[in-house]
Amino acid sequence: MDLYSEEEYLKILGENLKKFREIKGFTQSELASDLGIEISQISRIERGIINTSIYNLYRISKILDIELELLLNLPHSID
Amino acid sequence: MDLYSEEEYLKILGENLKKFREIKGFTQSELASDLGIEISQISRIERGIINTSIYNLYRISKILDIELELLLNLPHSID
DNA sequence: ATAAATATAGGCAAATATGCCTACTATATA
DNA sequence: TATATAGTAGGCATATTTGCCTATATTTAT
Repeated sequence: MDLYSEEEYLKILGENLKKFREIKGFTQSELASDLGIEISQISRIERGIINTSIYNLYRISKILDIELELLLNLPHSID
Repeated sequence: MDLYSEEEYLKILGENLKKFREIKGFTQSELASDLGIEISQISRIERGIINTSIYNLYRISKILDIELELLLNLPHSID
């Protein structure tokens, strides 16, 4: 079994979030406001700086109206 | 759109983890040791006490050799 | 019933995430 | 140019998670 490093994983997650947020037409500010969290946190998640909690990601998926799996999907398997 | 509260969501997540951990034949201690985290954290996650990070859950899914979605699956939709 | 293994509970310090704030950069548009 | 919008960056205080530890409860097996 092989794993992405935390750094790699958070980078990919952030890129996914940015992609779907833009597809759904949200600014970071709008998403943060709907979630009731800080815009700086959205920025940090998208840049892969922080390892945010599962409940934040669950709520993000609900706000963006996408499956949570889409945020967690990795570009390719490394197993 | 309706959301599970943090309390409800973490409860369900913890129950899912406990179920699949036992199906896969891991004790909390073994899982913690494979992950390199504390057994007390596994206990807290399973009891829904803490809102753990996405990278922890990603690694748990890899150790248990299950899809991450299985841990995040909710028993029914409330949308 | 007893012993062993497993899980729960909680205190405490350290690490990390978050909220709040200001400043800076980049981009688009008038 | 300059004005507005969006995103990045980072400092600092607070909140939460995590690691380490000890103790207790629960389950399983003998």
